[in-house]
Amino acid sequence: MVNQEIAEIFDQMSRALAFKGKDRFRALAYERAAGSLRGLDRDVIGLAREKKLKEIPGVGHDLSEMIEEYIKTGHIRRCEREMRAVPGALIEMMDIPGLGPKTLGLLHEKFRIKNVDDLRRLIEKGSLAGLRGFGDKKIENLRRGIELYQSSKQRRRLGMVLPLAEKLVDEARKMKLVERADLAGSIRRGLETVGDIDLLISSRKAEEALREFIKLPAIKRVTALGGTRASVLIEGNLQVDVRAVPKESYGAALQYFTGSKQHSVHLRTIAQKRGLKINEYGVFRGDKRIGGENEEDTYSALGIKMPPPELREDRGEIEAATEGDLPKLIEEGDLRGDLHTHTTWSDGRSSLEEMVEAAAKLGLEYIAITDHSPSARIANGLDIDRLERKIEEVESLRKKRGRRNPRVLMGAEVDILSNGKLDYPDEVLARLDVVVASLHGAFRQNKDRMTGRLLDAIANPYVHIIGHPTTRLLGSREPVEFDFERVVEAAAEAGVALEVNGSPSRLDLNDVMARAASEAGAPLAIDSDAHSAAQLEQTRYGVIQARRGWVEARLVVNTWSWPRISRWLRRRRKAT
DNA sequence: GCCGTTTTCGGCCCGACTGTTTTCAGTCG
Repeated sequence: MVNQEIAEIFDQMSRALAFKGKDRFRALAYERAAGSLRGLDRDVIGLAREKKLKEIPGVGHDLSEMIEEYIKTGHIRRCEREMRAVPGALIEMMDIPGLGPKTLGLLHEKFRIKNVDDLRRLIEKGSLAGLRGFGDKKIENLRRGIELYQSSKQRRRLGMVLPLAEKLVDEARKMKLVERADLAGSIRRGLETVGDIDLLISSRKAEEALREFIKLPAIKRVTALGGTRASVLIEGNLQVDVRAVPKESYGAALQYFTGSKQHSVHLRTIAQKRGLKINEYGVFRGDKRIGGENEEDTYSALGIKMPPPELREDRGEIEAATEGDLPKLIEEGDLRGDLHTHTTWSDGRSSLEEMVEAAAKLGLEYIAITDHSPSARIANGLDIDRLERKIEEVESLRKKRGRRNPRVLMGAEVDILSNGKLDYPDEVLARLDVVVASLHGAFRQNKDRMTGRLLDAIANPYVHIIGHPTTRLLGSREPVEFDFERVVEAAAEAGVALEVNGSPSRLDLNDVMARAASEAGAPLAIDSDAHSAAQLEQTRYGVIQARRGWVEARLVVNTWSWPRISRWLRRRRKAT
């Protein structure tokens, strides 16, 4: 998406400016604009056409011209000129912990280093020793920083980190010196990937509590320890930052450390305008604390309602909270069923019966079993003969279970073939309760063909859901290119649901797209895409992403009661 | 570079920790 490409350029530009060290506020301006672009739920191309680019927060005269230039030419000459002066690898090196623009600038100037290897050689040869400002510890920290950077460059998926983080919170809550403990930071906001775990505790003896915390068995190494803060590494070199604050500041600290940075900056400017000051210790009028023990009163002291953590990206939630206009976000408990699951019939690891039993334990009212269609050969897709036999098994299971929940729906995840046709003929689709249509191959067709395939699938009256619409895999496959606005429009028109796939490596649609879809009135389905019984709980991550996308339950089809969703499942078939 | 019921110029969020300093700069979140 063009938005992301431009955001990337602005980010690089910001870091290049920080490296040059001339005007940090200019660097900040680029950073802010990049953040706005990332969270935008509309394509900048459309905004440019309507001359509305300046409505994007942080985008003014110059940056709007740059965006226009990029749309026209694919380049931004001013940025390219500025960035040419800074080797690209240097900009990346700012990700090394402990290495910021100043140190990097100094090393570049003195030793002409161009990349990580240069820096490592410098350290190994001992060339840094004796340099002003470079003591033994700083050099050792740089060496470790490089190590850490290379072993954990990639951000981890939320689905991998969240369970570990929740275990740590539990451990912390068990500690005698700890009164309260909560996750903060990006993990609390539910970002699809996170770089570290932020943990907040309250204690009357902060320093002691931290000293006790760092002794937990999960902690492998301590990288920093002070009176209010500790940084440690747990398994997989995952960094955990723990802060300890007194009880009366807990809410303010939770707000502060949850962020996002942009959200907090916005809050502080509001505080300033009202003659208040907000920091991690509370909200203050002069020296008097007027809020901060709980998160709600921290916000209400500023005169606004508390937005759920998932919304705190400065994407309009502060304005909405000020006007008392926050959405009522979907919650995990709103889900009544799962419409996309696999079994041993195709590439799942649990049997049909095991899946249904697990769904019963989770309290689901209905579950669709949607194994792959024949083109998905590696996934052991079902040809029509095997599909027939599976239908029989589903029917006998239904008889056996009687009226116990969940209702078992016969379904399939059907490939959308390269020509836009579906992988089963219509008369076969007609026998299925639930049809999820998904792209599984031929991802590199041009944008028009891709759009066409999705529109064809939506037009098919037997299709209920478009599965993982962009097919992206976090950290390994880019989303396919298609005209998202047209697809959303068609889905809204036809009443076909777009999936928010809960698999931690997919999360597809993502937050921003889910928001655009729901604003356009397209139905959504939050599914697990489970390939084993345990994975049925993956819908949790789908819900988190949907919440980040401002999604309310009413648009999510699998929050609907059985009578309602069964009408929806059959509605386009009555005519045929 | 952005932005404005205190401002179209002059601000731009705030504090902790570390390491190397003898009073503070750099980094981080």
